[in-house]
Amino acid sequence: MQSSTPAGRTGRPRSAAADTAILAATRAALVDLGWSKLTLGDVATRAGVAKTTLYRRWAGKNELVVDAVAELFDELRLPDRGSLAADIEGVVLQFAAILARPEAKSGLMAVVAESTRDDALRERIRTSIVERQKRLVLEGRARAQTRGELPPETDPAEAARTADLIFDVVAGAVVHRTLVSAEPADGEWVRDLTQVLLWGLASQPAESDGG
Amino acid sequence: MQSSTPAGRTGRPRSAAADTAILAATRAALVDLGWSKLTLGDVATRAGVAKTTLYRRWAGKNELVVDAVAELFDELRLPDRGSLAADIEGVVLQFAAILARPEAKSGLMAVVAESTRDDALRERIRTSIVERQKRLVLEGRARAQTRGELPPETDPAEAARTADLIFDVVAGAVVHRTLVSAEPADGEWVRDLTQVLLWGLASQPAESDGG
DNA sequence: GCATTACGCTACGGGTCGTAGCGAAAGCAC
DNA sequence: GTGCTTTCGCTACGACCCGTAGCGTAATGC
Repeated sequence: MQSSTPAGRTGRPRSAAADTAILAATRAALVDLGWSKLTLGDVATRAGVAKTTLYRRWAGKNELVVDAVAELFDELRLPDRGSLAADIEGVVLQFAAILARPEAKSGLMAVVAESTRDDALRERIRTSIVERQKRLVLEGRARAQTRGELPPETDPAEAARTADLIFDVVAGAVVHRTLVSAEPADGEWVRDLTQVLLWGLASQPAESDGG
Repeated sequence: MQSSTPAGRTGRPRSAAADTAILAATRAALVDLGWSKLTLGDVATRAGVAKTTLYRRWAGKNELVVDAVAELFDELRLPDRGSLAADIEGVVLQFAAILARPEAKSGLMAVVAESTRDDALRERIRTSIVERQKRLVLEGRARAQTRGELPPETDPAEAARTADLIFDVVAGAVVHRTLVSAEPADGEWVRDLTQVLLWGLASQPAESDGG
């Protein structure tokens, strides 16, 4: 979020209900209008607040949509399904379900596009959206190591590199499938993706044998 | 493109130079301003044409940027490097190099985001950008089959599904790495990605052993 | 009550949109 | 050359959205 009433503060506190209403109104506007036709005046009207109130809390459309979309990913969990394969399939299906929602589709890629020219925005996206997803990768690996499905890490740097790779592959594949190919990331597809991933990870860390 | 002087046509022909200038100006504006601050009036000025001329050829910002970005992918080739691994690494590095350019970064994801609410736009993106990339996957597989690196296809439907999966994984991973993680898809990363892919593809088509 | 901060509302200059209308330019048919 | 057709550059226009300033009011802590 952006402003949680600074504890030891005098004066009228900010309405927490307003934040909730604004973010919900933003998602509703994304569904109805999409990114480009979404206007802050319209969001304010939908939320039942004055336009000035909205501007006092968010710097602009980009920041507002990031926060509105970020809430969608709060529900992401890594349930223990007993095996690494099942864990991966479970979390990927959750991720796919979120991305299938129109407010996520139209909002997420738009702010990512804008973030290529705005470092502060990219950092905001990273901390409030991307980092939460990435954590699931690390948790999943740790759990698999506990189960004995994956060997313990030897080189920390190389382990981090692998985690980054896996994250980009999984998240990127689901996003591309959903938004570019415009086809559902359903159970069958996720099963295929998981299999490619697990087999691919079974390969030793390369390091040599170059082309 | 959008309009190539319809052969048997009377009247003053459209200036082909104007098309070129407009698309180049669009890319330049993407670099300088990004997607959201790009205005058609500014593009027209940069291209040295009247704003009305631009509107006579493109319906709006979305279509214009799609065409401008699509030209960036014209240079994508699949050079024969002798092995499937080398071929993959080569084409992925090309793809990464294009995505590293600021006009591609800011333009591509923006139109993809818009395409989630505009079927005609998605179709335009598909035919002029995505399909060209996908063809490389099919060519690469065919070449590997000729070399004997991959077995010939048995089930055509399953072969198509695998190609779609590979395409989403590769393109999605590179896009995610470049735009979301905001780190370069350099030689080392591409080597790791390729190894995961090749090992993953070595797995039999599943169908059983389900979670 | 008093200071302080948030809120709703109105109004504003500035910018972009997409289009209409006009005269001039560049082709083709004859 | 004379017409016909289409494109081009230019200007002007109403409509919309932006982001902010100003003001009076509401809600909290002291």
